[in-house]
Amino acid sequence: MADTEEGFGLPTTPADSESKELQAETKQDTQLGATSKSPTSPQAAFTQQGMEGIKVFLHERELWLKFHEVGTEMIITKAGRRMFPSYKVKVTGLNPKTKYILLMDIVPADDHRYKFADNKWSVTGKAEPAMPGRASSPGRDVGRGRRAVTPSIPTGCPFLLPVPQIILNSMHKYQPRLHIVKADENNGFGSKNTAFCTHVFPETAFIAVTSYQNHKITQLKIENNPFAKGFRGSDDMELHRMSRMQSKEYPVVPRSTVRQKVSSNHSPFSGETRVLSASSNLGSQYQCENGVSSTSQDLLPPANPYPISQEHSQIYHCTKRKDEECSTTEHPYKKPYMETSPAEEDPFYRSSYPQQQGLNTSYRTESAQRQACMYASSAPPTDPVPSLEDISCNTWPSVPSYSSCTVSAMQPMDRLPYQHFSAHFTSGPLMPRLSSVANHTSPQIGDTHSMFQHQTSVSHQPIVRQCGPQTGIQSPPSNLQPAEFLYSHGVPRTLSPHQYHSVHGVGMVPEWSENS
DNA sequence: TCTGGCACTTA
DNA sequence: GTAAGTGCCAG
Repeated sequence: MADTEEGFGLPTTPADSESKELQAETKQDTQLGATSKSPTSPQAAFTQQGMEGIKVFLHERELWLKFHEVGTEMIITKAGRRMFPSYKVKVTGLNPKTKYILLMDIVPADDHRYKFADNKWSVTGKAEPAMPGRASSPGRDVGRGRRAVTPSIPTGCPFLLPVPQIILNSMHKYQPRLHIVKADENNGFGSKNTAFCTHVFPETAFIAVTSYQNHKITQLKIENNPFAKGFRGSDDMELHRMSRMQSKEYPVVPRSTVRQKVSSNHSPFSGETRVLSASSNLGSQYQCENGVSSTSQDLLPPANPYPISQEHSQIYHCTKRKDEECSTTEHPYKKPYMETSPAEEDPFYRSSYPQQQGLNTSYRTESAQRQACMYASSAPPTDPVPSLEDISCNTWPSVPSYSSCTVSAMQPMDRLPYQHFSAHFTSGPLMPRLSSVANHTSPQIGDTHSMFQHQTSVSHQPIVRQCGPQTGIQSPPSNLQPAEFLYSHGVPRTLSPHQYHSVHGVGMVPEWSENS
């Protein structure tokens, strides 16, 4: 779904893109919610990689915040369900001469299973093991307790393959992430010193559910999702529902007869308390390679609807210039990540992420490892290419939902470029679980912006797609390569990495909206 | 909890 | 008119 907002207008030429962009950013930051301002790394190598100026903005952040404040829930079904709000980001600061791969994934936010009782979410036990590293076709692999969300297909993307899905567990919390991997000719993907950064928007975290638990979320969905328009205007159903929930305190009112709007303020749920809101660590946090992180309370909702503060601080492992130090106007202060990790400061965080303190070094849990594999994309069962189960994903580093921008020492790919690239991440101590992502190698960037919308819920994203000019790109550069679709493990061998304009989704099929 | 049919909507 | 995306709700 192409984004047509003027705010996403892009410079037409790389030469003046920077200056124009900077001006534009000033106007857009508030609207979009600047979340990442990649600093220039003190590491010369990284600076050479050209990742220092990358910024990522979450589109419709205000809406996300509304949901987040209440406690975002995403419906998951067998057939798959779109996410709402949609995950839409704008990336700026890309080097016009460099090709990038944008990936998106959804990872477990913690190791807990939740329940919704007494109008609040609370931990009810340990999370169930995630699916092994395998993607599924719609309706497949969605066994007991596991459902999927079907990623939406990019507008204009001639995606003829079954929509892949990411399998998620109901009543579990997840965190979408965005990864930007540099993949140009001089530094092909999978090669040594591959630069990448990961961006996490804490406000996009959600709990997967089979039916909405919090009526406030239902109302927000109805009010904001056009497809739910039919439920707007009258809260008869709400009354009906309330009457049921309140033991006939209200009469059961037929939907067709009730037209009186019920103010949310009068909702019996309006007075709900938010557990641990006071101790919530909702600050968006940057994590930089240079050991600097920043936290901004103002970036996030005032209260944490979830029982524990595992709202991952917005952590960015980015290499930035010292003078920027990962800071943005929305991240007024920063602190050394290693010195004051959320896990160390916040007991709830610690309880939520008991094993996250060893960031970048090891998996939190075995379950986390499985989940990492889970998010690694794999081809549909019928696809001849090997699945991730064949990959030593267990050796992947433990990378919670924080973002990272770094030059990771990745081993050159022995096999096909981009194929099984997740396996190569095993050697990169800082490489997140990139497999379950939608990636997108930017075309020859005449544009320094890249916008991608991810609309989906949960599902394995088994397909690596290459969305060319007709894949939802509004004003495709004339020099774009033709669109091609790639299996995550079956990349056409005739293509070199830098020829791609691909969407590798292991988790979601983002809708690309790339302005140029 | 979860499912499938339903009414309603957008595209 | 059709296909597909919504939440509702009885079971």
